[in-house]
Amino acid sequence: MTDRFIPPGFDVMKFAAVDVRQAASAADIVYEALRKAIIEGDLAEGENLRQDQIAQMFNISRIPVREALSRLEQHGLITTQRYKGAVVAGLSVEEIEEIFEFRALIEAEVIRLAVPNLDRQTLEKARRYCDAFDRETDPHRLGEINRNFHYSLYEASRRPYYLQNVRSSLDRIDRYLRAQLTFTNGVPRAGREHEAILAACEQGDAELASRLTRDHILDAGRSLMTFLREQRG
Amino acid sequence: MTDRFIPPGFDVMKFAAVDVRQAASAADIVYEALRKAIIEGDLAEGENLRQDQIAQMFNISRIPVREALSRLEQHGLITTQRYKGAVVAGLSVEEIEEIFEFRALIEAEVIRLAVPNLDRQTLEKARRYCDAFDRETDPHRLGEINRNFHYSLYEASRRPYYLQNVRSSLDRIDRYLRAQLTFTNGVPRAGREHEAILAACEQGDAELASRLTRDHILDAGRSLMTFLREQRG
DNA sequence: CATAGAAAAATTGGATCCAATATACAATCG
DNA sequence: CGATTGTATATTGGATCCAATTTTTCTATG
Repeated sequence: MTDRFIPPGFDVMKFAAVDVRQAASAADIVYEALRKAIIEGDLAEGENLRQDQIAQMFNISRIPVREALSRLEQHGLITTQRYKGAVVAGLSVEEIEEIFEFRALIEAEVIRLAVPNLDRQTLEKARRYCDAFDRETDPHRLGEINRNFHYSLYEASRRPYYLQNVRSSLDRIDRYLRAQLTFTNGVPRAGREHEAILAACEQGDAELASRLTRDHILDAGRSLMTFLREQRG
Repeated sequence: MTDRFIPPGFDVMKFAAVDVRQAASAADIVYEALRKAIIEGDLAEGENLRQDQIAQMFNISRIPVREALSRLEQHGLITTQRYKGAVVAGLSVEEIEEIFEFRALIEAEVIRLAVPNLDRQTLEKARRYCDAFDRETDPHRLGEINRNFHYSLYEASRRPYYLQNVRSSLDRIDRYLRAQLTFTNGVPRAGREHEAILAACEQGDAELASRLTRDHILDAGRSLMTFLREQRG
């Protein structure tokens, strides 16, 4: 493998560490890179994604780029029109509200299923993420730590299909959450809510953890709505 | 458009009716055809999907076939291994159980959200599907009518993201449901449960409709489990 | 100068060809 | 005779080229 797959700002080694069993295809690499760029908000909504331009960034042909774009479309991160190309998907306020509603439903269920399976090690890991969240200021890392905190608990549910849907729905709205964290200061509140969720988990109270998770997501959704409404006018 | 895109058993017009705004690409057509074949059980789990073979069936090159396969993999309908090819995904009993649990959760919520929006026209349409289900004997058409019955009610929820997830999760297990309907006779029971759900909707009782939908899905899941356990040994 | 229409450029969708890898099978060695 | 290695074949991943379509630019005309 030469350096031809390494565009500026993409950490190949990080990806390789995720899946050592088999080398990633070019399409995999492009997919992961674009997904990351979209959910972190580095690619603004509505931005054109030209196949040729992306191919040149990675020093590959358009074939794997098209495959990556096709996958991104399936996940709702971009929209494409025949012969016109792909743009980063923009979500209406109604669509964002619906996704928060959906997340509240399934993540509340996932945490309920997870609590009985939580062991000390997992709780300690979650505690570290929870503390790190309070100390962090960089919005990208905040988003990452937020994910890790919730996922570390959710994984104990042993429900891979649920988790896949959690990830997919969070992917769609993550950039809006991060934008909000950058401009407003919702971090202290989110931190307190994380603290309460973790406490409920430590006490083995599945119903409480579930209710708090639900409220945590709906709170974040509501404050994002007010932020977006004034931002969009 | 010549007839070169029409393999035996694929209804192009049905697809065209779905999206008249723009002609379907070859990849779209292959994707829909394979999706249909998998969810209806015409392609058995574990079956190899050779790119070249599929391309010849449609008289196209392998490029759009690969795009279709990539999309199918994103939806969990096939699994692929680099340089080894794709096979129709098989689900373990645990995976099937998890998907039924997931469906029960979100479909119960969807029907709860739908009930307040149901109008007479929609209820009449659902009634027709409900009656047609009882009279039908062909398992493929039963599967189709079952979908239509539930969807006709769900659509009133006005939650496109929920509905997308309903469809995606049902896609994964539909072939097992249809196999069960073919071999056992769960139709009368399912018919009675549809009747009860529809009655609750007609009375505007969202909570009851939600509870009945949840039970309907969990019942179907349980009876499928016992069927699969004895079938698989 | 504004605008309709045509030509040119840009862009995507698809076909064909080549490279990389896996599988099947025969030849070889213990 | 069984295991192993080498070779041929099959199959997938990717590059390059061509066709279809859209977008842009240029030009003629009022």
